[in-house]
Amino acid sequence: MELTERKKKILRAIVENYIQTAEPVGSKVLSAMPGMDCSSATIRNEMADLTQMGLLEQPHTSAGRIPSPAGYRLYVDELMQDYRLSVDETQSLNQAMELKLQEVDKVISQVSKMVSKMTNLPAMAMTAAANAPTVKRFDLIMAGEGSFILVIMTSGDVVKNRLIKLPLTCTEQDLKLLAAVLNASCTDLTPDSFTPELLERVSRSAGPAGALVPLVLDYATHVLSQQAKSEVYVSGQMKLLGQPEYRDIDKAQEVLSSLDGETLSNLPATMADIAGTQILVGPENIAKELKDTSVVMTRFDIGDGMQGLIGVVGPTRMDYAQVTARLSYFAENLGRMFAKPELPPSQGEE
Amino acid sequence: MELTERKKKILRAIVENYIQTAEPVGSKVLSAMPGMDCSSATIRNEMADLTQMGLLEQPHTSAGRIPSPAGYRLYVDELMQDYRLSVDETQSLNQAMELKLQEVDKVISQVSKMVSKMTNLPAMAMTAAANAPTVKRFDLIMAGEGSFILVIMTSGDVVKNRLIKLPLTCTEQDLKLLAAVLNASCTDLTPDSFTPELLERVSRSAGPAGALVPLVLDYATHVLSQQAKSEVYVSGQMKLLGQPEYRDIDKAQEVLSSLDGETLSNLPATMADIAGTQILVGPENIAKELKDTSVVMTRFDIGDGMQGLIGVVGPTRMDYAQVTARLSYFAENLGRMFAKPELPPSQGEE
DNA sequence: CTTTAGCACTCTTTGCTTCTGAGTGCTAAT
DNA sequence: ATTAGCACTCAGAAGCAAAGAGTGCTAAAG
Repeated sequence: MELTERKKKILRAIVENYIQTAEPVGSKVLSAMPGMDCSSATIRNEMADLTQMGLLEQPHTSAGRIPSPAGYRLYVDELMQDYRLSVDETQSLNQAMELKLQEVDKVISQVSKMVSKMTNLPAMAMTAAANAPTVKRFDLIMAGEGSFILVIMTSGDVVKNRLIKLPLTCTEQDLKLLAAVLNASCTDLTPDSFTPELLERVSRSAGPAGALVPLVLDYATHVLSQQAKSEVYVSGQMKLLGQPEYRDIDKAQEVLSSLDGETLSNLPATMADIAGTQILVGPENIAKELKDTSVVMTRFDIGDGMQGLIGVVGPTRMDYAQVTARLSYFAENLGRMFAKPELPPSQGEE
Repeated sequence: MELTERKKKILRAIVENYIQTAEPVGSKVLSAMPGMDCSSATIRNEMADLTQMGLLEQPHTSAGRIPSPAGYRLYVDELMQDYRLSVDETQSLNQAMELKLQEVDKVISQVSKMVSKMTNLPAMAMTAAANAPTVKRFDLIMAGEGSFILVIMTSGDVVKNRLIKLPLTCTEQDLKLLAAVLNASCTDLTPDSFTPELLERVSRSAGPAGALVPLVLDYATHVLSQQAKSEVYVSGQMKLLGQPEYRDIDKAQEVLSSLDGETLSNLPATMADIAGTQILVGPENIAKELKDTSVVMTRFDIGDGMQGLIGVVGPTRMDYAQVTARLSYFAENLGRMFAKPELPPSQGEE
């Protein structure tokens, strides 16, 4: 059967109406719509065709039609019209984006909160390093009271530090020597290269402070692995309850349970594949628990080979156009923000 | 009317049964309980008395009794028996507590997740500084590529850093001088003492690197204010939905909405007053939205004048004994953990 | 004087039936 | 090809009776 223009028009109308009302759409309301120049009977015939083509379904015989997943797919791919952000919206988005100078982690968690707020749906945000991070530079600062500060700068220009108590007495000179040795031998290495042999070699050549080497490399390993690990933040889970399809708590819980870290942590794997915004409708989804929901996500680049992902989860019947527009805007600006940071030049983090 | 031993016994039985079943308790089941050596009729009489005394209530005439808020209060204060953690429980708590060396912030957020998991209820965790933090020490490290790392150690021995691009050329000597000046004039001061005059005086005496002073103090202010601000983490909101009293989504949402930062941020104010574990039953609660719920919270000390608070939110009918025991155990160990950190001596954070 | 058995009464819950209305599919006329 | 008309279906609301749980009170028993 052919998908005529009129059929498309009807499908679009059904999808959009259903998105708004969450109620099955009947032939009568459709025929009453402006621009629909035919009777309800004609529309019924068309709807029967669309149902046969697998684009619509009927909850039960005496109800109107709702879009099937395939129907949504078609709508999203071909029928959906771009949603234009209003001035008000861009303004409040901009306002929300005024993130203070903060650690990447915090920015990400805040972003997930903001996205959730803007879309009124549960949102997730995460980052992942594209290539394994390494240490770019070690610094050891004497801090009095028998302790020193270990400062590590990673390949992503992220700086982390830690106050460590000295297990032995040690002069500033000793620390300087150790730092020099570390910078010579342990930079640009992934954690798995920190072999016991390396460790011993370094400690020997580092003089009195050599005993600190394990502590230092331990922390380095910790920092690097944290850096590599993408942390996932999920916010606004409760927003899901506002959606009529999740008035049933069990359903909501099922969906939300799959958002608890586990499932999402293997998302970054797919991340590289995503170009721009991706919309997963119902059964196409990541996890089987999400088969009745949709996920919309957008990638953005942080620079330094890092990528980020923001997305929302909602009923299949969500306003894709609007959500997509907002996510893209967000992602774009985040990318820009990370690319050329605020003027009093700063980069990396604490 | 007098509160006889038997009345107490009955009240306790009712509370505990109701905690388990979430159903009103009738005279018949009570009389059938082991240790109840009287008929259902007698119990009915006693229950009528307890109701009159305001310790019990009846959802409707033909239902059993449930404890009133006052009844809970009495139970919590006098009747509740300590819940002893089983070996299994302490073990899994210990296991959960094996927090990796991490920032205070992250520990706190993780703690809230753990508490929620252990109690199966929404949990919150937060910290607050008892006295205004100050900078204890500045360090400036040349980092090549025309940038330097600013390292700040605060009064709480927390170390924060930030990579800053140099807006001008500047030698390592210049930075050293600047650090010396800053350490001489700007330590032990709260951010509000960073007046324009101070700023100017310092920049003048700091030689070539004087132009960096605003950047440095800006960041210091940021760090200190972040330190002073207590961040609240709430986890496991969805857990509330597992409780039968919140099957009604609107109710759940109402309660959870009051957990979104705002309400909780003025909790720290009361924090000082809390000794050990505090149980707020229904109407005694912090926010009016919580009038049908209970909050249990425990304070712990982090050292350096910092305090933390962990707590859970749940139905008035929650297992106070168990929750209290778990919270206390948690708090105790957290306190210990912060007091004398892991052996390879470390303290403070990144 | 306290306890208990017995009983009438109340009120929620549950299951059932009926009714209503929205929406369909089909047929016949335009 | 479109449309009007009509019989048919089915979910949801409304109404109702029966069941069951639990109470309060009274009167007898310890």
